[in-house]
Amino acid sequence: MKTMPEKLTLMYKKLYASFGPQHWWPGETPFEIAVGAILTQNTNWGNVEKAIVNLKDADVLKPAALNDMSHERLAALIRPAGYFNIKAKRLKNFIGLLINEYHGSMSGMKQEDFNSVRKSLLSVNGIGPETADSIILYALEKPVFVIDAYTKRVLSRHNILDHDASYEEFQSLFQSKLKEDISLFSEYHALFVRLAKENCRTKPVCTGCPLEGM
DNA sequence: GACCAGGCACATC
DNA sequence: GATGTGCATGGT
Repeated sequence: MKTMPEKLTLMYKKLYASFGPQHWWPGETPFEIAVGAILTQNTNWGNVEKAIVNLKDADVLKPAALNDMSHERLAALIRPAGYFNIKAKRLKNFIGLLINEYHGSMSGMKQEDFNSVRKSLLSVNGIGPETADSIILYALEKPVFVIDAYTKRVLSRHNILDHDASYEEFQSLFQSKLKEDISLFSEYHALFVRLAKENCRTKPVCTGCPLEGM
């Protein structure tokens, strides 16, 4: 019988052996990563990319430009990402925090300690635990394990945790059983997403799954 | 045409 | 605290 750290490490090794490094997050700057994290809420990444291209083409993928923009124009630009009205508000809320508390720069946010950044991100309407942790891990490069629907599905199917367990329960499982390591946390989460896109979408048990037999 | 996609807030019980 | 619902586009 394997211990939990062994199990989680083996799972990571199997995914990494099958898919290789994912080099996440797909974004060029910390600010772009944060914008992408908000836009991808319950949304296919391909649609998010279209929205980000629109922002880049309009030369407005920067805090001040988005802050000055009307709701209507921003919503129109991010339209392909879906939920465009609510996401336009969420982007504005995030940028409000960035400007008011961190001098409008992601590097200002990065200098803050982990606990206070997470707390202030979570205080923003429209930023929940997954979005906050994605920003903290991939844009601010601080070690936190990101939990998403895929992570919950894989772990519950492998009877490691109940699907209805809380975000914090899933997160503390990884964070207590694995070495605190930014590249490990980054790759592991990305590999769960890759696995889901690859073959574990609807079937309870996937044939040819890298995790088969675990 | 149905179903899904890297959530979150809010109403109601 | 648990459960249900609105938000919306684009690909399969």
